[in-house]
Amino acid sequence: MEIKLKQRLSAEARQEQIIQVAVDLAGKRGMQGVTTQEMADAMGLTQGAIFRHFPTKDAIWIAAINWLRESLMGALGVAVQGARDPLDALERMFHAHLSFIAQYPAIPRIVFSGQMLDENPVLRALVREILTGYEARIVMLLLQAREAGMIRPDLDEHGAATLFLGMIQGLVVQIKIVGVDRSMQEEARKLFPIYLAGIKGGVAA
Amino acid sequence: MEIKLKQRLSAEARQEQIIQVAVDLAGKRGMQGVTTQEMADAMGLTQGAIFRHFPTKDAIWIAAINWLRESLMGALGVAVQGARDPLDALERMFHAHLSFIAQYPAIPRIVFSGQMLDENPVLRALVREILTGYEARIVMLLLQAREAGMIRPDLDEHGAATLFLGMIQGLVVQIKIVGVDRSMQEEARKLFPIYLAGIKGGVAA
DNA sequence: GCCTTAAGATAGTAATCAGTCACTATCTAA
DNA sequence: TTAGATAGTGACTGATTACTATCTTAAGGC
Repeated sequence: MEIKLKQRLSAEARQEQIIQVAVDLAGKRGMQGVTTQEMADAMGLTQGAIFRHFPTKDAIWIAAINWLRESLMGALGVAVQGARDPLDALERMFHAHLSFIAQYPAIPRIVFSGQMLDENPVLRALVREILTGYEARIVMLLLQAREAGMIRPDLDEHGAATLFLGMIQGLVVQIKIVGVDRSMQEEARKLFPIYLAGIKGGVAA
Repeated sequence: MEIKLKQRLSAEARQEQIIQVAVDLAGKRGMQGVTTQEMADAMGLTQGAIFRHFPTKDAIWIAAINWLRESLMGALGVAVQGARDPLDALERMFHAHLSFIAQYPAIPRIVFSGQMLDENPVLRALVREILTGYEARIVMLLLQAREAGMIRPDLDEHGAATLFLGMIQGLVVQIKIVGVDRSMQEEARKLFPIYLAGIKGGVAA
């Protein structure tokens, strides 16, 4: 976060800055723990000024989640480009997602933020939309891989997609809570082959 | 939660009740969202009375997490008894854990409660202890399975343990957020074979 | 160099929260 | 029956919160 001294910004620029600050702080403390005062402090602004740009705090989170969704989907789209085959695409998505989380830890914190998602149906719908969209993407790649004969034909693709997402979540928990010694990228490289073997099953590598 | 009319409890009994209520409410709203007022209401008590039995709110969470840890470990211990082999034990643990989460949803909510774990080092240490203990248990089973020649010898057991925990987390997210149509148990039965294939690798089933 | 406009400051409000404290009601044991 | 112990009450405090008036001042077009 850079410090701007007495610089008055346009409404549009300030809105974007607020979203960035919200994403940044949510990555450190989770949505629940971030106050508008903290956001204002991070920008060298008074707390009341925030509400000139957003009607409510929840509106900030909605904007922040939308920003994250678009950024993540963009990153995944770029990662998949130039993939040799569906399974290679899957692996690229996996690593791209982990890189994104390393850069924006707000993502897992929002997915697991419990109460807020329970109470605000708009936020809940947004997060669900991201997850279902992501799952559909994985299922599509798995179906392509099946057609290409790269994975076993009896594979439950929805289960395999859940396992894919779980693999990412498991890694996040290992890093965030257990504080594993190996880096996330390093750990990830050990995990993916196990997953691959799982979905390939009897098919020769 | 049952309603007790004007029944005065011993300090010990009331403490246990507070822990139960805390676990119950944390499963519904997450640790962060539960207030001492809500706890008191659930027991037909005034809010101030809580603090005759616990010095601080965090002390309640510490007691609640300890209770959950012992209960979970007990359930896992029972589940593993009578397992035919290490991999069977792993599968029993998997299903027992999911059953436990279905009964006490507080567990995943606490693991992912972000801010509180960041700010309270005692809580954080407790949760980490649970996770590392659990991971050690899985690694042990995997090593036994390797010795028995049931899984591929080059398997990274720590990665496989992370994937095991991620499988559970992925299922929880699917149910809680996406609200998958299939039941968790049903979904679980589709997931585990994929995991098994992943760790068996080239070894014949 | 004004003058309008909109970003921001200042100083609130009402609600909610954990934790305190003096007191009261109830239980138990002699 | 009574006296001591203690679970529970009720009213409170101080801190924090999202959000809102009203005033101030900087920026940009003319």
